[in-house]
Amino acid sequence: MATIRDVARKAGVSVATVSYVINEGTRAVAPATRARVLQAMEALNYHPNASARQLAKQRSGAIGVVLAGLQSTSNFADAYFLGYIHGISYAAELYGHNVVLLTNYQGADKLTFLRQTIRSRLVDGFLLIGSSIPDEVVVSLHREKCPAVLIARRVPGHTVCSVQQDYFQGAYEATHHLTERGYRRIGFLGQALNFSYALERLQGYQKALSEAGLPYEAALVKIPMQSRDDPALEEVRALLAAGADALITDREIAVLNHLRALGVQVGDEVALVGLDESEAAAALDVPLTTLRPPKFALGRRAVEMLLDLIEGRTPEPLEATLPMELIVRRSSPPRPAMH
Amino acid sequence: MATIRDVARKAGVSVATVSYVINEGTRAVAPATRARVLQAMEALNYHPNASARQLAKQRSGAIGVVLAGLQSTSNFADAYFLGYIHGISYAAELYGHNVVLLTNYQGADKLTFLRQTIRSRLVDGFLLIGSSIPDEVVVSLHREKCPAVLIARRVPGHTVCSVQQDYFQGAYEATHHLTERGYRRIGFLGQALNFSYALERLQGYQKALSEAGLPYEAALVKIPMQSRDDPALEEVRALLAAGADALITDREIAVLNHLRALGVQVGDEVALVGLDESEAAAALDVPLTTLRPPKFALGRRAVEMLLDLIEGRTPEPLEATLPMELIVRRSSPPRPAMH
DNA sequence: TTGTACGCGTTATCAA
DNA sequence: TTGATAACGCGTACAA
Repeated sequence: MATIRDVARKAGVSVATVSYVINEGTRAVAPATRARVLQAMEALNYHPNASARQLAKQRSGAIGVVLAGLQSTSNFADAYFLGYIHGISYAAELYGHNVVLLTNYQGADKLTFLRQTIRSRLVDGFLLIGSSIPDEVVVSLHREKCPAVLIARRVPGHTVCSVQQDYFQGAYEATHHLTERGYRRIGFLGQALNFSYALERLQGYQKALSEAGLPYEAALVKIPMQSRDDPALEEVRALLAAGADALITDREIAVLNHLRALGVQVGDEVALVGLDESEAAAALDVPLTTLRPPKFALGRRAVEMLLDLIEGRTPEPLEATLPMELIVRRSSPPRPAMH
Repeated sequence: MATIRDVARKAGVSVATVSYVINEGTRAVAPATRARVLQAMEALNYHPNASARQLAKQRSGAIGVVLAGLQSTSNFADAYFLGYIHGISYAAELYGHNVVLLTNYQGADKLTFLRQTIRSRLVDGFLLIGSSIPDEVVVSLHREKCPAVLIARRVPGHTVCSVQQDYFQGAYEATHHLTERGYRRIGFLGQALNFSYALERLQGYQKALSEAGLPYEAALVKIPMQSRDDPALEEVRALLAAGADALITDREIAVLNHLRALGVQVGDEVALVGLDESEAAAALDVPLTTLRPPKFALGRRAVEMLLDLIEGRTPEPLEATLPMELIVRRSSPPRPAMH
């Protein structure tokens, strides 16, 4: 394999000059010299050795993507993180970086694993997707000035670089959409408020209600005291009994099934809007109106922030929030004039 | 940052000795020396520089995963390749390699892009998922002895390393499942035979029929002359008219919709088995019996074959085929005794 | 059993 | 504008 020295010899210049030709802009090179060098590179089919460049630069030029369920397999089953990866790989290429997938199936201690990865300069920084890296680990990395950006997550009490969808705006849009379409009794099935996004959603819902001049009715809101997976059938039944003509929930599939089990025609009798776009939402026999998280944009933004950190700049803002988009489908038609 | 020299100095040995301690097994090191070295590494919080290792080894220790729609976005929308990635990342970690995502959104010439990537030693070899890299490019790489393994694909007329699901066995299992459950008139909706898998599926179907003592009836088989996306409603209607009590197809969602449009109760009146597991198959209101491609296993096997190639071994066999698994769901119940 | 020296590309320095 | 050189950090063939 041809080396930079071979090229230099062939072009009759020094290795430095060849290097400055390769790395345009570092030092001016006379056009004639430059042409000779390029020609020599071509003739020798020369390609700079990536490892040598990384070594000399003290940079790997790579971004490490740490997948949520580091050692579990579950995250590969549902593809929630694919959209992020798309944005990440797109932006990484745009800015001349590579993307390395970091897994830890072996289950090594997470902090040790990440520290080792960054210290060995395998990657220049991390993108942490999802929630499987404990807060303490994130905080430790942050303290050690390890470049890292959290995706779809924050660490309460610490200002760690992160990108996140706008839960407040999303719930607001969803609710607003329903009030605009004539719904008056909008039920809300939320999560326990120990996660910040649960509260933000509730507040978005409240704001849209009050803007529409609708009262906030406790009977129309179901929020569990403790985190749970899906809402219970009973909760849905109670909302219907309270006269709900529409439901908003982040567990749209489960609620849809509950509604079916209760014999309710979704869309015709009761509108349903999902806050947490499940991939299947569009393919169901009643396509669901849902929020779409801006995953591509989040991934892209996360890369930009990470590159800022890597280059020693401070991203602005440190915690980025991007708006969600409401995808209107058949589960929330304009409300018939009377019921 | 501590270097290998610092460690050597601290431990009172040469850098070579430190290196041989790090790379266990390369050369024997006296236990006492070894202990001193390890202690020095610990004390200095030393981590070998990945780039320097790669450079010295003339190996990147990384596998490049070339995603199908290199510059399109579509592949990120449907997650068909995620299962492969899972198997790939699992096996890569197992064998001490990294996974680099290779995209080419910018749309550089594919062959140039791949050649450059391999020659720069950014990765030691490629895994090519899906079909967006043209056959000629694959053949060129193969001729240039570039380590590469095709996933879910072959190049007709050339023996390029590849892994693939067993379409024949899959269609056989699917058909056999139906004959065993008492179905006698099994309709087959296939693809144009210019793709090898289309023929293999048809043959699997035929074998299962003949094993069950059922005749092959042309009226029960719909194969278009030219490739098309989804089967037409008319094709489904014709199969029903021919008395089909079950349907087998690789476009299960489309056929399901057609059956619905024709007012047929899937499962109760006509069984439906899919050959090309769509992610949604399980979530539908009539969960579909489908084949599950062994994506994890294929990804893993592909890595093993690629590492063989990288190490100069010859994978055996060069074209690997892994069995599919039939997931029985509600769309193919045991057939009622009479119709 | 251990040490020495070389190779890779970038970049800073000094000289021409 | 260009050249010469050294350092960066590791693995490993070869010498001792």
